[in-house]
Amino acid sequence: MDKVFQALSSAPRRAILDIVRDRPGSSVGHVCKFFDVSRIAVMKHLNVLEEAGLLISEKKGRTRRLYFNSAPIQMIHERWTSEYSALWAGHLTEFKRQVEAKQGT
Amino acid sequence: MDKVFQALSSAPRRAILDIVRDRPGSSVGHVCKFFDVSRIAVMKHLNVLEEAGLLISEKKGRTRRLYFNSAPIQMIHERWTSEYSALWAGHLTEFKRQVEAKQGT
DNA sequence: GTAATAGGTAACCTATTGGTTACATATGAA
DNA sequence: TTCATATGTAACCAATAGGTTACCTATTAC
Repeated sequence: MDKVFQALSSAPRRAILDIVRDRPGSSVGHVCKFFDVSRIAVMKHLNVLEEAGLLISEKKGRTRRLYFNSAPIQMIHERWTSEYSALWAGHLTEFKRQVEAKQGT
Repeated sequence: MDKVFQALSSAPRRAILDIVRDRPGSSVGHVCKFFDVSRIAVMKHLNVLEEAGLLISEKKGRTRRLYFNSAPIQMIHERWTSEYSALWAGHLTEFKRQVEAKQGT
């Protein structure tokens, strides 16, 4: 979960997600066209996104095809709307119970 | 938005949000009781959360009272369910249009 | 086979993050 | 007033992030 938030905390990386979602199977070079930084910098972003599970890549010949994977976002979204909408409503969370158990409050 | 994601990308910080939500008006010292790191380290986390707008603090006497602010999370949640659920559905995003305009595609 | 192309790896640099200790400030209590 | 308490600030340090250039590898095209 940390990795997903971390990956999403960068605007260029969120932009990459949009690019790839818009054109599934995008190559590294295609993504690079949208940024002014070096290809290596873009590749590092791609790796961060892939490590977070937000991108999936498939090597086809000499090109790498990129695909957006919504699973981690959906997972967070669900956790979001369960855990945090509970927060908004002021309900107890599992964490709170753990904390209370630890503290003996 | 970057700051909110960045703030949420750390498990201890997410835990702090739960602690403060659970006990609105928590002091810095109270939050510290749940962690093994130094008070200063905790305060740095608190500052990150406050800069992201996820915490609001009010100085009362010599103690700082902390409050959870759900607004940034709600904002992201909305953007989430609009922008990213659109992504899941395969719709165009504003970013895509910008990108196409820039590229002339 | 040779050259151009697409991508990957290594080494390096700077800024940021996340932690520390030491010290300073302000307020509540005795 | 004096002391303990709660928080804040400064200076420092190691690890990570995000960028660079230079070079390597693999595949397609001629």
